[in-house]
Amino acid sequence: MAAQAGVALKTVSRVVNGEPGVGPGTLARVEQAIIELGYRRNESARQLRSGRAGTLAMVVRDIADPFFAAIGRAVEMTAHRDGQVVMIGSTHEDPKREREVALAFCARRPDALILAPIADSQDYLHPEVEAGLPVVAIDRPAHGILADTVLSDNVGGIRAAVAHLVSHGHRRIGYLGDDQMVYTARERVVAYRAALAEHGIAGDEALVRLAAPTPEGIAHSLGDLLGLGPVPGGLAGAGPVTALITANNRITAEVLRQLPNLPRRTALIGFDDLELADLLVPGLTVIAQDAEGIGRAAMELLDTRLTDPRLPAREVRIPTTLIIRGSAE
Amino acid sequence: MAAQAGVALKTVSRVVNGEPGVGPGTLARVEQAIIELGYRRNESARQLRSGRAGTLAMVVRDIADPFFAAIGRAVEMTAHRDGQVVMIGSTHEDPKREREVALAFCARRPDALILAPIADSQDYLHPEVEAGLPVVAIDRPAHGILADTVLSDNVGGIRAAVAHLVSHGHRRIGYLGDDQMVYTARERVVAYRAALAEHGIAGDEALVRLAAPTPEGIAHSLGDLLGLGPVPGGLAGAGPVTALITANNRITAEVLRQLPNLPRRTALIGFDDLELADLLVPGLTVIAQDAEGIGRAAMELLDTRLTDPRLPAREVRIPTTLIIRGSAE
DNA sequence: CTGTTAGCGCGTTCAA
DNA sequence: TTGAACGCGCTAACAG
Repeated sequence: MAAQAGVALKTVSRVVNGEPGVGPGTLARVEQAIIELGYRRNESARQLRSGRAGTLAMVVRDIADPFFAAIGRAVEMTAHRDGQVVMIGSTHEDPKREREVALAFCARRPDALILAPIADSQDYLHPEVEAGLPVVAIDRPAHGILADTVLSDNVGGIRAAVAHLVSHGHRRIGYLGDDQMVYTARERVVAYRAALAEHGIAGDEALVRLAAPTPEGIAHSLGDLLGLGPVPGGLAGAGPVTALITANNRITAEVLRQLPNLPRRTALIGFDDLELADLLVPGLTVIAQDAEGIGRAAMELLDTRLTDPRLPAREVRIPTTLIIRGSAE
Repeated sequence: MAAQAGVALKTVSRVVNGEPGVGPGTLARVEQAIIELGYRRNESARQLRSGRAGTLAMVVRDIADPFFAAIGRAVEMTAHRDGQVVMIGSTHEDPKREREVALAFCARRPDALILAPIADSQDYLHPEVEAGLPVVAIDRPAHGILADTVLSDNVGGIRAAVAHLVSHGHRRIGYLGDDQMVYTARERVVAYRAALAEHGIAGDEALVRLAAPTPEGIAHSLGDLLGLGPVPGGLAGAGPVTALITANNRITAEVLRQLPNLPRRTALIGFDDLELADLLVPGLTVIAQDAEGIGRAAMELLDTRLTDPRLPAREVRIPTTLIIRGSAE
């Protein structure tokens, strides 16, 4: 310890923390010693003693997914401004891994946890929440614990997409959605059905495909909806769809890869923006989520909860934007 | 403390760590108490005592940049396997911020630091390195400290790109590079000149533009190189380029946005792969970096250094891949 | 203005 | 098989 350099322990602490009450002579001596010994305060020890961590934990599906990477970026920006650092980890859609990663983070006693839930329940976090850990769920709600929630306005996004297609004369609008285990997938397909009804279009479940996006599955669905290949029934009378909504970026990307091989030009709107989407011909019209807004909203919820830890669970919806680029005319 | 539930302090420690030497009766009682009280071991306190952190720090230009996000993903996968968590932060190309973020991480005493340098020197890390912190520089070398380094094979990538263009008959190959302050930008343009020479093509510096990528700057450069607009001199005699190499993804994206507005079809190869690059028409031929390989190599360097901390500084080059999609015929 | 004492939650050492 | 004491590096609460 730098106390070797003249003075006593606590004085070093004072200098390091910029506390008042240190004589100019001692201050200079201590600073000198700090430089010479390359002293750096140990934040872990400080945390152990003082209680505050200066650390935020964030668990998402995949830190390389552009959506979550953008949320992480916004969170890190705010955290850095407040002098906090961010621990981040991926679940890779594995409930067991969500639990492992979240608990590994909690063992470091972060100030808060931001979590994109994938497991059915987050009750494994009960002791932590009970002990005062603020949790914010993003993208999907958490279950089994008290947590604030930040979600995209899935309903508004789908409504805008359907309205746009209808205004361009489309009435047979197909829908490729994800596995209904996924919360957002459920919200979105419900919104699709409701939006059709709003425009007086009778829903035709033969136009709706809901499954985890595999290339084969999507090829099959596209063949059906566009009226190619062997039609298993249902579409024969009404004819193929003229427009398609793809309910997340994985589905959209796969459809884009397969569409050029298909004869008919079909209108397309994807949920989630994609890099270079404006450079496709025609440009891809998308429902864009506001990742930065989600990240910032999460930080704001944490901020207010810091002020009053006994707040009830709150839910924030972040607006989506329909970006019109031409693929849905 | 769970010692309330029958036994004494140390026994709890033994149970939590799975150490032998606990009677079955006490073990059951302690486990019961652990569940009831929701006890979780405090990893920070453990670290303070034992020295090992179980934490990795990673500082990159931007965690939302697909290249660094993919590296982070690979790092996090390996770290999780080894029971470590990852702190991550962005420099946003600000040397001051690099220093702030890196030192904030170091204050938490991580087991290692992975850093994409942006400042001219990392000598601010001298005390940490002296104290035994292993540092791995990625994307660019570090300066002023001992650090292992993982770099992409920029030279090989550019050579392959030039060879591909030459084999398709191109001899007037333009080059849009980044600001020469950037290490990779310097390596790449040198490789471009060398590759041309290998093919017996006299370099023409009028075909080379090196500047931070702004839309205006790139529009200006494109106008020059493609023989449009007012030619300030130099190109008049030799005519426009027939092919273009764009030296990073930001330049590539901006060129792609502007190219459709230009009359001539120009061959194009970009450094860095882009999402949806295969869906453009024609598909974009790129020099792809192996982000996952970079992340894994960094972790391997750390692993070996853990075994022998007194290793000299090592440098690893990760191969790049020319992905041919049609834009460079 | 400066120093002393105590203890954050844990693991290590040694004794019971 | 179990426990008491000590210290990791730091800060809070008091002295001097």
